[in-house]
Amino acid sequence: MTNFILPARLPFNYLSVVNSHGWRQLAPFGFDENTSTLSYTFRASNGRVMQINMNDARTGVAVDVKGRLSKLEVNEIREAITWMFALDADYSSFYEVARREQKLRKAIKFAYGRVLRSPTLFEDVVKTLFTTNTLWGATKNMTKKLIASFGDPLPGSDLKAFPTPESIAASSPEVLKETVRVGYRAPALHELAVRVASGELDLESLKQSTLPSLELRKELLKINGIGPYAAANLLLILGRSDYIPIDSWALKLVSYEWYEGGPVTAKEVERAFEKWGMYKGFAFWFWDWKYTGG
DNA sequence: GGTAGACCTGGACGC
DNA sequence: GCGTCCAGGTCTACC
Repeated sequence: MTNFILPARLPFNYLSVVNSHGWRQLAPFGFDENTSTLSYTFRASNGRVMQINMNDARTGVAVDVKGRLSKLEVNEIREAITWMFALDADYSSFYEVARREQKLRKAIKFAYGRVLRSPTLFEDVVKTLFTTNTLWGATKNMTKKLIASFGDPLPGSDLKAFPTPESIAASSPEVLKETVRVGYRAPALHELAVRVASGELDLESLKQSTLPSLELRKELLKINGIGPYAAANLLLILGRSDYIPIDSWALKLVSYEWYEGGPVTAKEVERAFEKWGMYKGFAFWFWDWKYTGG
């Protein structure tokens, strides 16, 4: 067993990150409600697949991995978890702004701002593609089937790692449609995998991009299947808060917050959060909404 | 720049 | 068990 603690820039709240959105429900993540352990089936660059267990260490993340790891593997795991939990991110300027608004008090109290990420942006783009024009149950199914069909197995278990771009690229849109049930998304998924695998599209470099959000958004919108909602979602994952991921749920939230459940368009959502400027995405995401579903 | 319609899957519902 | 309807963003064609 290899275990260590990765410290976070404070303030940090482990569960706020884990629960920041639905990602923890998507394979190869797993979450144990009783112990609050977040697990992830990780594939190192040398092809070794291992199960990482993460838990709350108050000021950081406690990490457990079964078996002896090489120095290279430990470094890759450290790097992956630092990215997944945005451990070195600084949200103090957002909190300064949030102090003015009662509906954002919880953001300060629970150190909101970090959004749980997958180790690679490729995985997050694929998962975001799977959230478009479908229900959450189908998103979970598509992710599960993609992993079952193309992921490398964790020895001695039924678990598999998220597939590499190469393994998906080696397939075909027809197979993706039939076996992963991604429907009309199949050509977009396959094209993305081919572009990343061939090196034509360096998605991972966008993690460290210093491009203005507007330019970064343009890059994301060039990906087939990624429209305004998906791009805004990915920008938030990348720590950019300038755009709001406006889907049908967002319209519902804003409708019940300010329009008594009446019809609302994307323009009203934009207008409601306009004053938050570069923090409008965070303000929307971490708003203390009246409507909670049902 | 705005809008209508097609694209698929899977769940709900009625029979 | 089968058929129908509906929800859910993106893309393309058209105005």
